Amino acid sequence: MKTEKVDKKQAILDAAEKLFCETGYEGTSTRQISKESGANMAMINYYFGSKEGVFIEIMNNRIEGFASQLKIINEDKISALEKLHKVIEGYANRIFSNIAFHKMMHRELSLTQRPDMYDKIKNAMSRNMSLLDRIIIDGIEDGSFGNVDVRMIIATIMGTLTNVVIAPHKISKDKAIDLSNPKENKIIKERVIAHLQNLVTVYLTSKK
Amino acid sequence: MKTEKVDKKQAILDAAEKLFCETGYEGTSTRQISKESGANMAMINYYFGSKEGVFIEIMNNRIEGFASQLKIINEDKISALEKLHKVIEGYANRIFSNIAFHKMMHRELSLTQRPDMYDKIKNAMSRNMSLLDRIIIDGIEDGSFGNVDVRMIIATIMGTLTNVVIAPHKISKDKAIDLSNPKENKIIKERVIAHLQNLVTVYLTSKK
DNA sequence: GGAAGTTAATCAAACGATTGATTAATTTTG
DNA sequence: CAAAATTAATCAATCGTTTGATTAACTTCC
Repeated sequence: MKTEKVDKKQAILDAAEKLFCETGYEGTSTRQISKESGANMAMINYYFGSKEGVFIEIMNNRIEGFASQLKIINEDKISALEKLHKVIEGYANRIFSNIAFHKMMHRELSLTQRPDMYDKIKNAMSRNMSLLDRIIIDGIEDGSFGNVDVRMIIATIMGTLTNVVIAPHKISKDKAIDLSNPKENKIIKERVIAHLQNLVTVYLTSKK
Repeated sequence: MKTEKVDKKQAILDAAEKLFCETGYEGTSTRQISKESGANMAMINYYFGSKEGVFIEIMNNRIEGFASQLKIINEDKISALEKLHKVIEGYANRIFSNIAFHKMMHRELSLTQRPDMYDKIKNAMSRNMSLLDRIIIDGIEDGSFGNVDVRMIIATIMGTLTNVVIAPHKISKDKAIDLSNPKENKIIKERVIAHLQNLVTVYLTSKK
């Protein structure tokens, strides 16, 4: 007989993440989290100390997974342009398979009321930006790329990806894109990857 | 003696917009709005019916101002590329002089809990997207531009602008960009305009 | 090996504080 | 004086958190 041991602690984290993504931090009550997770209300404070404790734990877990992924790319013995293509692909894959969380992260980024969380997200993003920074500068120095505004290129890469998953896009008249549909998700993801790779190739190698 | 007639109704709108931008809709209480505006709490309901009424009025006022600006551009007798440059400039100017509101709009866009507001914002953005759409397609058809992924170009233009004003950017080590400083705001705005105009020029005319 | 002790997990109920909203009375205005 | 604007006081509802009690699963000890 299967014991069906669903860890209540994890259930709370899962429910809270879902609700925070959908209705925001202040828009989600501990009672909702309790109901959605099947755990008693007191368990939230028992395990995490507070509602904010739950939020912090979610963000920490996610951001940890973020950091430990892209660092290998820069050590490959490939050209700057190929590195850039790989980073775009890796970044797109991460965002497109965690859209709800990515939205939540951006929402938190636009608020001034949790400065510590803002800093944490900022630092996590900074790591990605530094990596991009290094690759592009290396490319400029070794003559692969023309002399461009590095920070703005980074804003374009990250901004394009974020815009595609957050802003509403129509696929045709009256038919909006649904990224929660795996098929559409894959199609759009590959489309934005192709677009960005093409864009940086043309732009960065145009004025050598 | 100056009568100092500060309309209470407008004072509420101003205070509420400031607070909604800073701490979000659910994160702002009617008592905060009351205190910040100097109006009695009951005045909020007296004038706007409810807290949400205040929010809707703010969004409606702003979005109205949004729509009535860009439509003339497309009638100018200039090339598709020049139109595109103008739109980038106009869009950047609007965003950079309404950063707080732009953040609030994007925050609202990432929530699912106020569908009517979501639709309103979506429609307002759609107008801008349609304009861009038209210009780029015209350019492709008259041979000015190569055959590109139009929707993705739009995502790049809008995404880049949004990323610059929302995501944290460093100007140097330990020194973050402060867009509320008019001087820095102007410098960064002109930098992103130059970048985007350059980018679309190079990219769109590269594979004719 | 079984009674006694210890622990983490879970619960219903209640806590004080705060929420958005409303009332009824008062002041200001035209 | 009537209408509009403004006020303090109050409302029920909900908020995040805490409480004291109970359960079930292990240890410890004789």
